[in-house]
Amino acid sequence: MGEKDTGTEQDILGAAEEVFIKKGYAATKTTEIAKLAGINHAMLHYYFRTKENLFNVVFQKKVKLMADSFFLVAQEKKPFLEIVQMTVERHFDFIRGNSYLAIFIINEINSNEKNSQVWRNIALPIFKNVIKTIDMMMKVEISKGTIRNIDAIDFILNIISLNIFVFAAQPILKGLKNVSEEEYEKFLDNRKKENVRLALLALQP
Amino acid sequence: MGEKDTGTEQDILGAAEEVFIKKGYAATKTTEIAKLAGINHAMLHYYFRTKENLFNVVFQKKVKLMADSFFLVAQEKKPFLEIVQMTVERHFDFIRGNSYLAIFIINEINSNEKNSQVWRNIALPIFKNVIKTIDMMMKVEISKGTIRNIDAIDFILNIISLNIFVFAAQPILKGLKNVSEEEYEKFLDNRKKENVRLALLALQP
DNA sequence: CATGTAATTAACTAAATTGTTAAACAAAAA
DNA sequence: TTTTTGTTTAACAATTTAGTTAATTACATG
Repeated sequence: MGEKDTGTEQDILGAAEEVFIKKGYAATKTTEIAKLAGINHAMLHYYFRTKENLFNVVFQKKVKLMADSFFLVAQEKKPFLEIVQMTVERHFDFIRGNSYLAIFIINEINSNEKNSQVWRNIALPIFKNVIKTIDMMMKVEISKGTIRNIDAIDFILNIISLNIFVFAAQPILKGLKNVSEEEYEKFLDNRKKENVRLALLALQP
Repeated sequence: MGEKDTGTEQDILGAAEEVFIKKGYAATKTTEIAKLAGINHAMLHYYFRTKENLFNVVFQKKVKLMADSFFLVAQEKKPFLEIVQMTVERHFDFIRGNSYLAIFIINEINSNEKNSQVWRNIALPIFKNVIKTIDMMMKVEISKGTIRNIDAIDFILNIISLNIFVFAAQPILKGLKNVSEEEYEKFLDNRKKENVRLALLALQP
């Protein structure tokens, strides 16, 4: 044990992540990964045996990353509405920094039952836990009358929907707004505020 | 002129829509389309010459459908907030009836610049027009003080985000809720109401 | 019915793509 | 140094897939 990953293995993985996430499984050619990693393409098979194998390594890693990205905050001892704000903002920032990730995962889950299974095994437990935590916090607030009686899943779904879609539809939006990179970033900043606002509004009694 | 489409041509198109939308361009094999259409696969090339050609026909048709799905309502002479409600509901119903469509289009746009171009040519003009109409109506309401000063694009983006994501993430949600088909449909009905509510809330002064 | 045109089929080609293998090479252990 | 083990390479094999073609059938028109 303790075998540290070789340089080449990491190179392959890094390149695979990049190409798979950008193009999806079907459109990705192993030769392209090899080329990007700067290695002979036999090496790819030497380390990972098959394309599917390599994909699974990448996919599982990314599913975990995605699942963890949500609601790490829930622990902190702050007022609930402040926690909500922080959570939305952090999630938004994460998606912003990984703008291809969400659509990649959603797409692979939609187009392959095996990937759905991977999601269920890795992400679902994490998510269920998150929902449980949020749900408990919400129940307290509801009983205090500070927020309205809304289902935790619906609440979380609002946030994820609003945060992810801006980036999933990025090419569309850029075509629509047709502004400079700088101004587009400002639009995103504003979008983050909007999403926080809406998430909080949705809780109003 | 006036050549009505032959039966086979329609069969191919129908099958192509089904497979392309479900699997995306790269994962689709022309042989599968031919098989589903119940024809010799040479016919596919006879009528459409290339896979790309066939895809473009499908894609353009669907992009137009998607673009038109939004805000056909804007004409009617009703109070603004009622128009908003109807619009959100109709859009939700459309997405519900075409649940693979949105993610298909988003994905193809993200993974191919040519498809981005198609979107720009077909959907953008329609969308810009819709935004203009909404924007005008909103400006009137804003001056009356009935809604807050919010950008039309942001407002529309809220609606589309909320409506589309539930269906894009359908396999995830079904795994999460893990209820009967019937109960899941009820969840969606409730979701529609929630989205209307949120869209209206976002407008509150 | 004859003749020309369009639709259909089966067999084929060319290229791409995943995966294998045997041999060369490098590095560490004996 | 020799041996052993793991890494890398180039060449190859097998399969899949888009696209073609030439021959056949169906169909309409004179």
